[in-house]
Amino acid sequence: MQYRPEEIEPKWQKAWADAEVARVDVANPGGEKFYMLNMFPYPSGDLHVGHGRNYILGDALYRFFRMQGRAALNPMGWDAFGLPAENAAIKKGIHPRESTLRNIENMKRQFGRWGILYDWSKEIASCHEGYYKWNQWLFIKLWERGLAYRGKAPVNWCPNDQTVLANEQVIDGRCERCNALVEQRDLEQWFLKITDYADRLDAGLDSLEHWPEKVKLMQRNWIGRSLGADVEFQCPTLGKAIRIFTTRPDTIYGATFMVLAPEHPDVAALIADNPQRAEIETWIDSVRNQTNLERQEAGKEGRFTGRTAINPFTNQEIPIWLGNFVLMQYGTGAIMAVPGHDERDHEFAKQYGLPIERVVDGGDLPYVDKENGVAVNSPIIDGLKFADALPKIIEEIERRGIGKGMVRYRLRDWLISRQRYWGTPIPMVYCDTCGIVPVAEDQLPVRLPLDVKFTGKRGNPLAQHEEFVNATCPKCGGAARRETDTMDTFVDSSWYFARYISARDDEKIFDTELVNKWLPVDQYIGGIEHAILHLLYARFICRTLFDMGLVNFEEPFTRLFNQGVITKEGYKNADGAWVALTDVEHRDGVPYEKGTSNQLTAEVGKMSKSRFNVVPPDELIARYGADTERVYTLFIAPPEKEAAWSDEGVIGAYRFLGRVWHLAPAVSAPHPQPLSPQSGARGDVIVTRKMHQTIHAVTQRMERFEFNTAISSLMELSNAIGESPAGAREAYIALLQMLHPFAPHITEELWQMLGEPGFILTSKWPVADPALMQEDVVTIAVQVNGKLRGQVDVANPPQKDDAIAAAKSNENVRKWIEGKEIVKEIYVPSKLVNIVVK
RNA sequence: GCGAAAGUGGCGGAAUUGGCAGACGCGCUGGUCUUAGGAGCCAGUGGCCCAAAGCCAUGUGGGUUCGAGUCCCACCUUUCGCACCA
Repeated sequence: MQYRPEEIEPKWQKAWADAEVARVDVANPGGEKFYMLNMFPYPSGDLHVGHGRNYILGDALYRFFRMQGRAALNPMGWDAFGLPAENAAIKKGIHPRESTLRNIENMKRQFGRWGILYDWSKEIASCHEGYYKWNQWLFIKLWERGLAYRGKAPVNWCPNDQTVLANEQVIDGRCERCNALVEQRDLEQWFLKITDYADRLDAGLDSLEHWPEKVKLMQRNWIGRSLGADVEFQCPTLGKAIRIFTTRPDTIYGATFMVLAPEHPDVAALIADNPQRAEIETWIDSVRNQTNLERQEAGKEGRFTGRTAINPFTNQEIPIWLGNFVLMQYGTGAIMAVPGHDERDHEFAKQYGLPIERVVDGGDLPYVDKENGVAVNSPIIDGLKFADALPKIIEEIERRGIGKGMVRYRLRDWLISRQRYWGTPIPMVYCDTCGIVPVAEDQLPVRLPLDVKFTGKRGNPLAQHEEFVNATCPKCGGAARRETDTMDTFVDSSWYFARYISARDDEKIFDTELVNKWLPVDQYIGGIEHAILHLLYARFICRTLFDMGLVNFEEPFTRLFNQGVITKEGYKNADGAWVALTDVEHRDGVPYEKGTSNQLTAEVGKMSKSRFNVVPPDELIARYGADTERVYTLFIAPPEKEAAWSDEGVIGAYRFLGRVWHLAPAVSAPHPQPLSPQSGARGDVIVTRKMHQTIHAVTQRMERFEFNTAISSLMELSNAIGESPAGAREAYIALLQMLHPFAPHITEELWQMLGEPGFILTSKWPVADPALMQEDVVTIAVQVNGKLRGQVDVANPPQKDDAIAAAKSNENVRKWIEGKEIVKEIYVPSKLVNIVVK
């Protein structure tokens, strides 16, 4: 009988759906609680095999845990708001809501074809008012606690998407989504005060034992905690002090000048009487309009203000400069420059001929060996190393009342307003008498109107919607204007994992008791691209929920697993443009643009539509079935690593499943047990032993996410059964059960064909018997002076003396030890004998 | 520049604590079945050598050890993250 996945797969997909096998009663789950989570996907409309890795991996784990009586909850929802749907509306005239809902339907269909089981009774979509209502409610709670504010700040503006972006969404000075160069603009925007939580977010990383070190490190760098001191330098001509931040207050004796950011608030007063004032102001303006990237490319530039400050430790007058390398957003926007011991200050000092003093010994100018360097000729910290000098100098700064020890963070507040339509409306109104007022709770949600025009012209379509904009003030009842900014979609995804537990609750954001029971999420699966965006925001919002008493945990995700991307070659023409695969033909193995002599270059990269290197799952499933894709996707490489898709490689997985399929009638047939010609052992005994060994190995490998080697173990077991199928029914059934997480359809079908009861999915994962794993005979490697010279078979469990005696009697080994003095005999139990001779 | 991870056949990758390097699969070669094969099945497949024996092989060079892909030191390469953060 032929293996026909196209007949088997839809049948079981329907059976699982009809039986609602994935559905979980959150109030009364039964079994051990286990909460699994895939990332909240944006409904882009079409999944490809590159996406498959994330979801197939999650489904395999879900089925494995479930067969072990562990897995319980595996929900899926949609991060449904966002720019792409709105941009499509402008381009194609389809309403974002319509295209989003259609995309969701298609992706659900595709998940189904992969055989992925989600508990759809808990499905959520952020564009649904039943969801975004609570987004708005949460925003108001944050506002009430002083964690949401409207403020003017230099912000990132994407000219292409016509909206502002959070710092986290700017990659190398470009928009994360559309790659346009981001501009700096001073705008009034809504922010969430994530900086209030910087210390807790940093400290909490230590408790995340089961997170990849890489992600923790990225978050640590992004938060950018540094310990140092704020110090005030008096400026007599200004009649006030200027405050600086430094991590090296121990080098303050070497501070020979001061540099302020061009945007520093004291700059105007400092240059008021400067004869070059006009030129300096022009320069400040030009710097102000540059992005950080452009500033860096321009090199170090500065202007002397004409004023001086007093170094409080040397009492020297030091010049105050302005510098393009000093950032207003970090610290106090002013630094003390120590060109003797800071590379950057050194460069600036040399460029402008400023004095350079050396106050620490250790390393070449300007480098300092922080561990071993000692302060010299510095009264308070003379001869001390950095670790001892730092607390001492801070103590002195505090004693003199000119500053204090300070911890500063690189993290800045989270800019969440977007001047776009397709998002959660920020639930605030502007009243001429009462100011900024939140919408009353019983008036939520502030509905996103559907009847707007997508012109693509400047400005948010919501601002043109009079009915939406005109509101009454919740406080005084007078006429007011509604906020037309919508929220960053990362707000939607910062708490969604808790909503699954109360997906249909209209009364509250979620049921605290149930959420405390199920969360934190036991296992989260997603890509590395969320390392400092979603995962940092979610940790922040979780802490605010904790502070509100809504949850009893501060970290939302206990275990995090980052799967690697799947790559494939794409083809570029001479202009560097990607060429569609249908326009590529190979001649003598060289790629050309079809019908032309234009040679193309192949480049391997992440699967994406723009590179034309995606593999659509529908085609693949039609040819080999979803089980083949699932097995291949997990077999290809360790799941955390990047993996290159190979169209030829898929055939291996297909052959394997075909072999498993064709074994079924053979194992069922009753036969006398043949003897294995090699060892004299009975074939069924060998297969049973292999079965127990495989159960042991596969179970362990599943726990460790080593799916590629788990599958190779299953291939070995299948080969062993193929050698001796008679009487191998028990081993075959164990093989099917262990294969089920990877190839759920074919294993359900074979399970049924063998007459086993119920779903294989709900059967119990096999358990290995260690006694039955033991081999009768072990092969021991024999080395002479560490070089392999032979192998001997010894009865299991082997005795040391027997093994060594057998080793010495081996003909080839004898050749190497004959006539030599045996210095040492090393025995590694059941593995190896090493005879050391002279 | 700083930080992290990784370099193993033609390719993807195996190798619990230092103990037979190359499991499993792709590809390739030969065979078999077939009207046919881009299907299936069987065998072989790190290099040198016809083969055995042997020698050489885990980025490079050292070291520790009876024994190193694995540990230590230096270097090279690649990938990723951060990048004037005071």
